[in-house]
Amino acid sequence: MKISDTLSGKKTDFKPIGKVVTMYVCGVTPYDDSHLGHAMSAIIFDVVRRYLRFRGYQVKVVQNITDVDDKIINRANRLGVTAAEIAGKYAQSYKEEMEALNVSPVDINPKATEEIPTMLEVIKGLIAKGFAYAANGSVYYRVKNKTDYGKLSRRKFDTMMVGASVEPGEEKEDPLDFVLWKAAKPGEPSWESPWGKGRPGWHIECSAMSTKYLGEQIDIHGGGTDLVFPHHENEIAQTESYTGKVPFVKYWMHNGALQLGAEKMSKSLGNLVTIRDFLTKHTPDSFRIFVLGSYYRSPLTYTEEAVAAAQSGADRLVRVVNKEVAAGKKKALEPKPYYDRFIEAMDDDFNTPQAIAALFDLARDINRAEEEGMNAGKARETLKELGGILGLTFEGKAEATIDIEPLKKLASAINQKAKTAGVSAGAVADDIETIMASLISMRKELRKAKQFNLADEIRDGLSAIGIALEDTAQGTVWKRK
RNA sequence: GGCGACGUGGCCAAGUGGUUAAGGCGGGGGUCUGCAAAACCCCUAUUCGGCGGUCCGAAUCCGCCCGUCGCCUCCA
Repeated sequence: MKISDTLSGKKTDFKPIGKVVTMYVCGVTPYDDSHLGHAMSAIIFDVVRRYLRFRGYQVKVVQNITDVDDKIINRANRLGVTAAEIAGKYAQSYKEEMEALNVSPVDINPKATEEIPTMLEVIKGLIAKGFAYAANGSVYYRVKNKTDYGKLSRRKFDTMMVGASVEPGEEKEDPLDFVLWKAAKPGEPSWESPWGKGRPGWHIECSAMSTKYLGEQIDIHGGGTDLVFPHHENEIAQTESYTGKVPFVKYWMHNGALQLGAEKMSKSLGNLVTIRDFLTKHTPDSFRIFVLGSYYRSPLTYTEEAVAAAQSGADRLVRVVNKEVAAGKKKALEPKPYYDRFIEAMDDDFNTPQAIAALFDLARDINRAEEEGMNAGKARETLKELGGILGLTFEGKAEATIDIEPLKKLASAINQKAKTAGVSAGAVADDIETIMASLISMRKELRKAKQFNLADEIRDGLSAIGIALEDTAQGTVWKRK
């Protein structure tokens, strides 16, 4: 299989360094509800690890939680709680949202605050090698000593000088230098260090954690394209100068940003849809179909129309997978060609749009085959299996709760009319199943007697309550709309 | 200003040198049905932002132009 790498800009054969594929994915800074941009990234790298495992690789995945940061502290101060409380709360809801989105859990999920000693080790090592220096209780990375700095984001020193922020009273040797350790300020969480109390800079945690849990060189590093500079550039600088091993990462995978309207969906811009809100209106599968329907490196624009289209498509797959059909007598539908197409697509740098196309073709051909009396059992299993690699659950919409009162009211109204119509009326029970069974059997009688007006009244009445009736060859079935 | 992408049917979106330009959604027609729903069938881009060029041959390569976006500050 082939994977694109941001650093080389090329798509090359995937050859892991060791037996176990090592993968590091940047996690979130939990200071607020997560949005669909986070969900998109999580889903893409979920699919990467699901597919690698499917292809027989052992995969070890680490994802950090940046639980100490300016934004967490600011928010905590505003609300009068501790930073740890804010971080804990949102880290927990992120975890729950990932579960709801069917993102498979990572193997190791370290928190920055629990890895301070690891980070201090790395920082000390960098100072010892001349790649970092302490100043006024802070420690900075010395960019000019890393001659290939800028290689990931393709930036050159002199052009970067222009944009680099130089704050007043700056103790940096060079404006490009970035902070590894921040001297403590009053009212902020801090830890002891050889340079006094302080807290870690943002980038250092990823270097520390990936080195500690995955080794000095790793196979895959993932994250959003917005992390390329400065975050990943700085990670490379820190890690490579600390370990002396190049390259730090063999395959840099970056997913395109999720746009909302004309801009990137982001917390700081305030234009976002939270995962929570999305899931009240749509299924997890619909977001998968939406995200995976486009190439992971390209930006994707969120629109209600596009999401509704994805939802319709997802619903169709759910119906096909869950349809109960008596096994056909004629020959079986052979799923191999679809399976092969799926693999071929996924092997080509995770071409999920093509992979999904294969699934939709398979779904259509399952329906067609069963219509012709063929056995599509094996094909249906394949659809389920391949969909599972993409993390599809094949679960329908969250069951809309149906009010029993209007249903009872409808049932008794229909019972009255049934008597006049000379059809045996059912009892108005207290549970939905019984009432539905009764209504369906009444409607059956009515249709047999060609009393279509009243039969349709049942169907229309149910429809108004949110229940759909379908007359299939196996009889009438009902479902929540 | 620097760096990097992108522009394909009504909408979303694959394809990146050569048989009929995937797939989804939507729309139109049909089959089934008492009527529906679901499902299936058929139709819906001679054309890939514009203009030049390379080539036997380009949506795919090159140049210019127009338009959109991301990064350059925290960000998945």
